[in-house]
Amino acid sequence: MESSKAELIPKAFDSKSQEEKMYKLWEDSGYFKPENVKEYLEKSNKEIKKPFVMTLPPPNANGDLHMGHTCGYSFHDAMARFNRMTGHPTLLIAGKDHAGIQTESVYTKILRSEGIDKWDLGRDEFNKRCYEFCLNASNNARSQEKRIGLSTDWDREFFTLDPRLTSVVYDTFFRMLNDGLIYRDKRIINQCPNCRTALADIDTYHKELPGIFAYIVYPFVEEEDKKRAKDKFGVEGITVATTRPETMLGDTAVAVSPKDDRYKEFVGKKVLLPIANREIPIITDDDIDIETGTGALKVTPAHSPVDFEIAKRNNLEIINVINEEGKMSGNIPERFLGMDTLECSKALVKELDELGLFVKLERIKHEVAVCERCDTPIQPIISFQWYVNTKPLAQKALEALKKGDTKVIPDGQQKALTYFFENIEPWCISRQLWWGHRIPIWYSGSKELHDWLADNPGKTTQDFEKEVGKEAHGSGKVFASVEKPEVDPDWENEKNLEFESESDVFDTWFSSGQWPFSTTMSINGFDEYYPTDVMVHGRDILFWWSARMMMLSLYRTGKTPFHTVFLHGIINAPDGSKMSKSKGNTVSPIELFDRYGVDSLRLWYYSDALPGANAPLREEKIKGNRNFINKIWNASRFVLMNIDDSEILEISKRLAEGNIKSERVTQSNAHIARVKRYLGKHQYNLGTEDIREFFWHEYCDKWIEEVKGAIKDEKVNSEKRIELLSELVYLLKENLKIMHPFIPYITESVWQELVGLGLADGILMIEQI
RNA sequence: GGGCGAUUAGCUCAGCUGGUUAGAGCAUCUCGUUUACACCGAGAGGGUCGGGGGUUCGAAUCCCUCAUCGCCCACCA
Repeated sequence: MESSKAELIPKAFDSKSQEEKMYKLWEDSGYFKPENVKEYLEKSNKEIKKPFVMTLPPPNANGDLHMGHTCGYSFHDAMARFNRMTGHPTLLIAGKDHAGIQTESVYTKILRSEGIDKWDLGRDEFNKRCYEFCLNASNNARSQEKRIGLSTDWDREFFTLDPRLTSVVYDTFFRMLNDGLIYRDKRIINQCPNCRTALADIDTYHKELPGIFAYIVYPFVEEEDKKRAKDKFGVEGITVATTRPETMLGDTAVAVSPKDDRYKEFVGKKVLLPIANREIPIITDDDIDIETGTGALKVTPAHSPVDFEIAKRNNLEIINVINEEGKMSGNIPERFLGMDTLECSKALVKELDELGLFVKLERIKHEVAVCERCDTPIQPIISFQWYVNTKPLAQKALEALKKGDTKVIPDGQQKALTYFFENIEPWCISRQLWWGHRIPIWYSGSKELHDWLADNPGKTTQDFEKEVGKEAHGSGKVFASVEKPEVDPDWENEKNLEFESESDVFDTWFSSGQWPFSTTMSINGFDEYYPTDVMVHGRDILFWWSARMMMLSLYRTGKTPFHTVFLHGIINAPDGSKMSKSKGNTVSPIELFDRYGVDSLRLWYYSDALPGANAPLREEKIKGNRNFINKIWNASRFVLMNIDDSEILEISKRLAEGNIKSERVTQSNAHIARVKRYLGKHQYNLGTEDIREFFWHEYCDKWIEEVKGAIKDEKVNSEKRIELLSELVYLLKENLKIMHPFIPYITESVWQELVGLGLADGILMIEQI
């Protein structure tokens, strides 16, 4: 073999340095922008198809990417690159999420480590600093997104609290309010007494804790009832069982099952709630289980979700006895005021025992909802919240699914989504946090006044002043606007008019649910880029996110935001269990990148993290993929090494003529067409299997070996050598193209080696297949 | 309690609308180090496709049923 420039190519593929070089090449080329792709297609006389657009799930601004993020991005990028290479000006819009409670909690801790208390700082200052913190911290996540090869237009990246997005989000809110789709209503929320905030269900988890089950007698009011009860139950009242005795101070009924014969004769009678000394009725409710406890449930509407529902059905009074800090409060005997709930529970048990109304105490273990951040048991308390009436929105979404305007992969999840829309509940969109989009609402007078009036229908501001003992500085009406309103037509005394701003922020999903249109509305070309094409994320957030995006987008734009929802599999720990920080079994994708190269991990995602699957991490497989990547490198290197420098001109001439035909070319074309079909149908696993099988076992093991034998004794520049080597290079180039959407780094690296030798031009990323 | 899914080689999984000896990767075993790659090559072993019924000329593939597992939602006085 003659000496050749190609012999200088290193023996093994050095993934890390190539990744850096290739990403820079792509970014500098400008082809992450659809406008430039369009221009390229125009100039090279290629067909320009409609734009391909995806908005990407924004990761936390302040964190590292985990295996799930990089999994999703691998699929995003494969889709993007495939579409870019098939005539679609392609736009990926990335973002960073402000992530509500998570960031607030992280940043609060950082402040504390600097000796700063967030309450001292105040809301505005906290938010200002936290915003800065997020912008700085996003660099980390962004560099990791770049590492995986994500071909995103970084000039169009968004932070979810970007003012441009905020104005779209607010606008949606105003429209919905106008259309009567948003309203204020009372409900039970999860209060964390430690974090002093309300938590969404998703921010809590259930933990088995030791607890008590206390049996307490509520004596009847009428002597006659007492006597009958004494005969029947041995006590002069009805016995209830509870895990939380302290809540009895807020009881407003005792409920039994309508099918429960034991209590039938007492339904409608009254008992005297001990200690609080309030008369409360015995009622029936279908939700009561005869078997549990005594079959008689003490109903505390303000501090139990089930009881709250019962109260609503039966028009019961709702009495708050626990405040936001988990302390006893409200209209209760003074000696209990300010007590901790546990303390109060013990005090009550003691007093009840002295009154002879305490039957027994069982020690039990039970599941308690606790705060995900601090493990404090949550306190259900009642409060006013902002709601979206989701029913009509879900109806539209259902129609879109039915018509096929949006399709979910895998199929089974589409059924689940349909079921979700059919049984949708009102959506609570207010959160008691600082960090997020503040709800653009102003209360004339005060929030307290507004809620008091809502709570007391028919009463007036004068009644409020009299009964609450505070001055009213407005009508109590609500004004929707970003800026503080100037006047209230319903309030004559302009001088003492005051407005209180809503302190709550939106549920993160209310703003991220507008992601596909809030982002595309904030860049030039909304009409061109919306609706987007595919939404990719893990199936764990299907209801939280895609469902909301469908509803809000249909409402706001009249169009479904994407035609396909692609749900990739969930990456688990090697033993099949869920990865979680608390279990300490997480694996960093960045480490795997370093060890095996990005392409190797991408391939693993395509073959294992299929829609509908759970994929336990298999490092051996990633290693196997690394071997394949290296195989591509070496096969390419071998082909190039076999070409003498003096032959390059002739070979490149033949490549340019473009009429290389052979049985191998025919086979290769058939293979490429097949892989294109797989990519078109989102069958990445089959595509992956096919490129591996074909390149390794056909191109390398057979064709290269055949050609090797055939040219062994041929002289440099002989027709046979030129013909066979041209064919080999041609096949290599065609296969690099079809493999590029899956494994961009190795393929572009080889392509650039070809460019260096004069056997190819430009950038593989933009080649058309 | 409601919903969705899974059960195929030692492991992780493919197998489209039912049709030739059921596939891949990794692992295992044998052989091979002549200048692309040992992150290699040639070859081999390994599965009564969870159990039981049914439809069919024919079923891993469709239907019923049982068992086991997973995920999501709701709830737990």
